[in-house]
Amino acid sequence: MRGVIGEVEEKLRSNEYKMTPKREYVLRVLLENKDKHLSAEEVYNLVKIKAPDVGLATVYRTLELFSSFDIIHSMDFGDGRKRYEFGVDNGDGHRHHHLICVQCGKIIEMNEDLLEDLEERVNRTYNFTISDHELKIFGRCSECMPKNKKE
Amino acid sequence: MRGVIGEVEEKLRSNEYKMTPKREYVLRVLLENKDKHLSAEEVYNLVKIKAPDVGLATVYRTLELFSSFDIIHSMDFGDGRKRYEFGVDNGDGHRHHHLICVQCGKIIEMNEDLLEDLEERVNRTYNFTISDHELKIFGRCSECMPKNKKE
DNA sequence: CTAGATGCAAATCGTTTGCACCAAT
DNA sequence: ATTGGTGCAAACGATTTGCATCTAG
Repeated sequence: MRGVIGEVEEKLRSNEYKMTPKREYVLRVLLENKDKHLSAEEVYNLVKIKAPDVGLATVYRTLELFSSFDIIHSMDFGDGRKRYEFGVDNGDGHRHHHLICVQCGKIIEMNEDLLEDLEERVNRTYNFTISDHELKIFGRCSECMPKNKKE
Repeated sequence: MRGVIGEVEEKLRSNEYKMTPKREYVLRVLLENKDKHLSAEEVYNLVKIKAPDVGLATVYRTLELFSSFDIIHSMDFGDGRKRYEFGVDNGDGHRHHHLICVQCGKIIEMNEDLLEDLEERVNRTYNFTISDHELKIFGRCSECMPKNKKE
């Protein structure tokens, strides 16, 4: 994990940006919560535990900075605020799909890529060069949809 | 097209809501712009041409009302505002996928459903009961991606 | 020293809400 | 009359920005 921070630092440095302590805290929070999808305010609150003097604006600016370098990825699940995740760009586009439970709000991440043939088809049919995609699937998770309950 | 308005009126009426002139203008604007994805403010501006005394709040309230009856569908393309389209719910979930050109901002609509087998798989693998899904594909449209230009 | 980084508060922007008034049953 | 519909302005919540200060190279 330490390596990741170094990589990010290098990425910033090579573009005249600094890896400051505050920025490192933001990054750590994102790294330690890879599975979650934190909002700016949630990141802010977690960073404040370690750096109580941090400002919300700094968190926003840092998230924006990281986003612009594709270090993290922002998304929205329709709740009016952006959410961030440490983004694994594997080179040929982002591959994170989310199952969003409309009942309990849980978000399940599906990391497998299931859209390859679809991309092919879109490319050909619409002459559209895909760089990324985002798939949100709404429904009910297993806990919210008991076997014996229909809807 | 006149029939659609009647249908909507009926849908509202059967739930104790009225199809008022203002609401009809909002609906008409959406109908006349099926291919576009208008924001609340854009709808407002178009409605104002016919009904200059309309208020923005009414437009928001009407859009919310129509959404709650699945007459229209709201979505967001990451530009910080909700966008609305006259929604064709074919009964087994919504099927609108969008190709979003990251260069010119054009939004191409794909109405075919390409995700049926994916849904099957998700249902089985994650025990997740799908009610809807939303797929956004980012990239460059044919006009913004000349054959001889690589990226 | 100089430019970027930061905190704070004010500003912004899309959207929502409270309230008084209007319209239709 | 009663209930829902509407305009206006104020309220809101997430995000951004202006500015003075701080800090690292």
